Amino acid sequence: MLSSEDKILDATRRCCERWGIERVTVDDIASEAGVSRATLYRLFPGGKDILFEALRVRELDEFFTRMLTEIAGAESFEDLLVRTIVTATLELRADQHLAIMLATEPGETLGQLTAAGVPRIIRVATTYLTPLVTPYLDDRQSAQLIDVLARATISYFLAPSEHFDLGDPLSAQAFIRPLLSVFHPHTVSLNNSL
Amino acid sequence: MLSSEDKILDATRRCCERWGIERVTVDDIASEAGVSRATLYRLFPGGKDILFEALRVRELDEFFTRMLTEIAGAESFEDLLVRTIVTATLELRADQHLAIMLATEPGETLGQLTAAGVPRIIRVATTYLTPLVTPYLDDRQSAQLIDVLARATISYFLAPSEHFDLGDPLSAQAFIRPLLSVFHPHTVSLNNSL
DNA sequence: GACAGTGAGACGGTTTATGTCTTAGTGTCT
DNA sequence: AGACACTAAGACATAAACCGTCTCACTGTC
Repeated sequence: MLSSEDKILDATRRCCERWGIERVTVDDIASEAGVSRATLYRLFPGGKDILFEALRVRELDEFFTRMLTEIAGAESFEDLLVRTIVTATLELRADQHLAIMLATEPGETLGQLTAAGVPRIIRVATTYLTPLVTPYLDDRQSAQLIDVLARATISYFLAPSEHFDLGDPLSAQAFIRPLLSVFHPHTVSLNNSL
Repeated sequence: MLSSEDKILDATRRCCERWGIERVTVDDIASEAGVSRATLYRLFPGGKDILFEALRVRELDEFFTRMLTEIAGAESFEDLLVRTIVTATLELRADQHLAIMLATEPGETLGQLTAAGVPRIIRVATTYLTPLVTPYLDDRQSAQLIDVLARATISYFLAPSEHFDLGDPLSAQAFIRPLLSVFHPHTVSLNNSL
């Protein structure tokens, strides 16, 4: 049995796919969730804005949770980074909800991926990924690297390049190599052959 | 250069694909059409309802106009009927707008295809097709036949059967044969072998 | 029986949409 | 030039929808 919170957030997702972010009303979401308006406001005081905010937080958490299971077995620093951006890229490409929102509400969705939403994305990415990176880098370097990789992954997802395909491990490796020498020069100092 | 009417109806179609029939506003349609609200109300007095009504009329007209060119060269009564239902079926299947509306507004769209909208469909179908059928049947029989075929075409489009594929000429022929003996017994009286 | 969680729905305030109307601008025809 | 048809822009009052809050009654649990 799903919690009321989850039922409401699921309904929010379905509704904004169906009617668009501006067009959706709280009543739509409540009845789609099979929940009264009173309950919705009790669980998410503030209405629509807080609701979308909570939805974005949840989806971001789910995104990185799924990702962690995929990149768990990394055998080296390079392997870890490659798996990270490949997995993230493939997951972005497979995201049905994201595809719909990009098609129907490009403005808002792009904003969440490239401008307004970026700080949150970086923050959550840092929270989830730092523990995996700290064996190789200090905290400051970890944060910088995750920042760069997150932005790159998003950019290459939104606007594929003819030079790199970050969904392909080999291409991702070629992309990662030169970064490695910057962030972790001790182990791969002379390998930056792009 | 499109007339303002056509620009508005085109905009109506795009808007109700995007936002759904209930959610669309007259302002949306007017600005999508690049036309002022005043103009819209002058050309379509009554607002949204009249607009959708006019759109349905136009699409139905276009549907049968396109169809007439396809079934023009029929060489026999049977050939005419087969071409009619095959062409109609293929056209329905290829209709992007219809597919979107069926996916996003199934209630309203199905209503237009099966209940509320059927009388109009039958009426328009009769208007367009009767001239082609009258060489073979009297008016009353023509109307009855068109009524039956229209309903059958819609039903087999919405719910494909394992016995007939009305998009396939041979299968459509097998479907038509027994009807022929009912409606036009003079020429094919002993051919009703299903 | 206390209690937490919920559905139904009333309420006042605000926003949005509607349909009508006026005004001013544009291009065409005579 | 002047009459004409058509239009965009937007003001306006009315109507509808939505919002956020609140109360009350119901249900299951401890």
